Amino acid sequence: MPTAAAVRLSPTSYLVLGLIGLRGASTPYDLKRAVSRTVSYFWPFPHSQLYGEPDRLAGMGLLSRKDESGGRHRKVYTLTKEGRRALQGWVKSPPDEIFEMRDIAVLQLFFSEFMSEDDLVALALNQGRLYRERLAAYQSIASAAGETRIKRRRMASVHLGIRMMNACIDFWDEVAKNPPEP
Amino acid sequence: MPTAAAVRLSPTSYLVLGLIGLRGASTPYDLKRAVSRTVSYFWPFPHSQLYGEPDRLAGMGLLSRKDESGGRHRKVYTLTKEGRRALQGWVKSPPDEIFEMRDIAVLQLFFSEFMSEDDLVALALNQGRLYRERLAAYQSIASAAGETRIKRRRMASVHLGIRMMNACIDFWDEVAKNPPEP
DNA sequence: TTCGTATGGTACGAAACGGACTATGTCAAC
DNA sequence: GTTGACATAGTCCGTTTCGTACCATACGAA
Repeated sequence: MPTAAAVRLSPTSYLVLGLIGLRGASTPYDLKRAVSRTVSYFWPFPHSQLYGEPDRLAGMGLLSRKDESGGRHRKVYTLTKEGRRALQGWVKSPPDEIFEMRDIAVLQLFFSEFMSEDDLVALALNQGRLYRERLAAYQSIASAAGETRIKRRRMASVHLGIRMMNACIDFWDEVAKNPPEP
Repeated sequence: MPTAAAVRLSPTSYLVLGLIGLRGASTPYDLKRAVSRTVSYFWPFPHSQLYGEPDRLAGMGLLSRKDESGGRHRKVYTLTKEGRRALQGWVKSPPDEIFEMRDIAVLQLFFSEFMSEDDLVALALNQGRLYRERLAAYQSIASAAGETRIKRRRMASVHLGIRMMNACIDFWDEVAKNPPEP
């Protein structure tokens, strides 16, 4: 059996380990739904990877797999002791980089010398709307969490999301209100 | 000659058109340096693409190419009339999505139930440091721009960067000061 | 003439993407 | 108990991106 150290794990690998760690025994489909509600906001990737990746991790001894006996015979994965150790090792090593972002609207803003002021205002207003929608979504997650007993640490990321949305709303509102001259 | 409309252009394609539009005639290497100083902050991608992409765009008639006669015989690209039109069409269509981000530290925060409080504080302090460094870089760009006569629109994105850095600094400082219980 | 270094460019296997497509179970109605 | 509709669950595969190690060229200094 290849050891965990022999192969470089990607962030997505740790994401899978982490989610299974938090949720307990999970099928790929469980992960797919959990991802779309949670981590996809700060680590997006295609769901098709959630079908291959667990088997790779199982091959490395980080997950154990057993198949459901009835129904769809889905594959159910659980963290092994080594898997938990790998996960704990990873969370203890702070990354030496900040987030990476891709923002088409800012790209257009950077090239806004090729558009009219009206177009720039339209862009800004539209971004404002989109960020407000997302902010509302985050706020409803946060307030729903207040009622149920969701773990505080797991919720912390939502508060970062809220701050970021507010920063973006302020910025784009300012652009709309007072568009920079070319 | 295939028309521009026949092929779907990626954001990276528009980025190349846009940079050449702003800078005028450019070689791939010029673009590589310009990218690393500017747009890579909000649209990162490997520099190797800057060698293939211009030829693709030239094939579509959006760029014109001529080779330097002496020295390295580098390829020099200029925006054609069609290229400028494609760029202008693109900047006028506001995206219907907000930025996409990938943040390893937030991933670790989300899984922070697997770490001690000390480790969480260490993570937060480290992020705070990194964000402050980046903030300083953005501020020096902004203040350098105040002196030289850099276009206001081109600079606007830096101010968003500054707001984002501040939001992140505030968040991580708060985590460090008052780490959430598990 | 060579050497060192910054400049400039290439190549290519490995991952990631993404979205269309297929299959499976469940439950309600007949 | 058979049908059909719908939500669930999973697969497939061609296309793009990635990333980074490596190669090549110019040019000034010694």
